[in-house]
Amino acid sequence: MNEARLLSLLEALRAKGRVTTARRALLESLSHSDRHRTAEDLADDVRAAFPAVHRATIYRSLEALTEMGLIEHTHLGHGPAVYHLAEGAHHHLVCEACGAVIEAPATVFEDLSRGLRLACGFEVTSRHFAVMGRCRTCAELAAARLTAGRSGG
Amino acid sequence: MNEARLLSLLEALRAKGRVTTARRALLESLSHSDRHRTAEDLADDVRAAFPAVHRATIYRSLEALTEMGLIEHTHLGHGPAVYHLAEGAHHHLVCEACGAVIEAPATVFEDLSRGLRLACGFEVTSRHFAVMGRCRTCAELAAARLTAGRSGG
DNA sequence: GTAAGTGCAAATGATTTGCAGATGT
DNA sequence: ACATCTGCAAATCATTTGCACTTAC
Repeated sequence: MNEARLLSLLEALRAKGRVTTARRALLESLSHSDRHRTAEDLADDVRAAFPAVHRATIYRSLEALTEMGLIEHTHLGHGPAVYHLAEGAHHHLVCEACGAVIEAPATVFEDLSRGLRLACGFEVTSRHFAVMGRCRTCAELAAARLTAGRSGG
Repeated sequence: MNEARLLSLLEALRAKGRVTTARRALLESLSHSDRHRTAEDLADDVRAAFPAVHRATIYRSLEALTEMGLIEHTHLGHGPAVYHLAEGAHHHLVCEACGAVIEAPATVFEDLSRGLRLACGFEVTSRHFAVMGRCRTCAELAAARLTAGRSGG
């Protein structure tokens, strides 16, 4: 979805390590969708174009790209880790009712960071973390159900 | 560390399900230390007293106690999930330098919850989540190192 | 040419599951 | 008595590792 970004990522990759099929394909896959993808998703994606790429290589490449600062990952609740390009801080609101993953407004988390620094000297470094809860739709649904239950006895 | 709490937990357990050796031992272990324990830690602990209790039973019991609302768990970064008694909201600040797990002041997270509700209608339900960063000590150390590096050329 | 990267298969760590038998209420 | 729990072993899911071979630079 962003050819220019992909090119600059490849440039950064070349500056910090070797450009290989697996790494190029991973960056391409990650820059073509702004979803949060699991290693398995990415493996499928890469293998569609290059069937020879092994799952282990996916994991090793993801680790390498992470060390180079090109990508990042988060642990959303139980399942596998999700990866995405390192494009500045953003945080995940995970709806436990419908599974939606919402990008949270940055400002709210800036306040959190400032609050923690003031309160206990803790410096937040993770630029990605997940908060579980209910999205607006599911929250309203739950509220409606409660009301119905109350009137129904 | 809190016999009264343990008794009330067992009472709550009896009200919602069966009181078994594994469940009792788990609650006892969890109420005797306020650490965050992995399932494996707890298994060791329980098996010290009751060697016959199987690992699978630990997981099933933890799941059951969670459904009853008596305990909760969080995923701290990579490793296994950590469990603790459900004693009101508290959040984890994990220092990625020294591994310390700090209990965060509740107020900061109340602000976060309110902010998310106002900004996008998201209702935070998880009463436990982890934020990665650097504790005061490690943050100061890192700052000092930066300063030293600058003067050192 | 050479170190870095890869394929493969097998190991690991955490957690889950099917089923037959034991146990709490 | 009867559903609920448990023990066991094996399955599963996500990820890692050792080693010989290949490739990017």
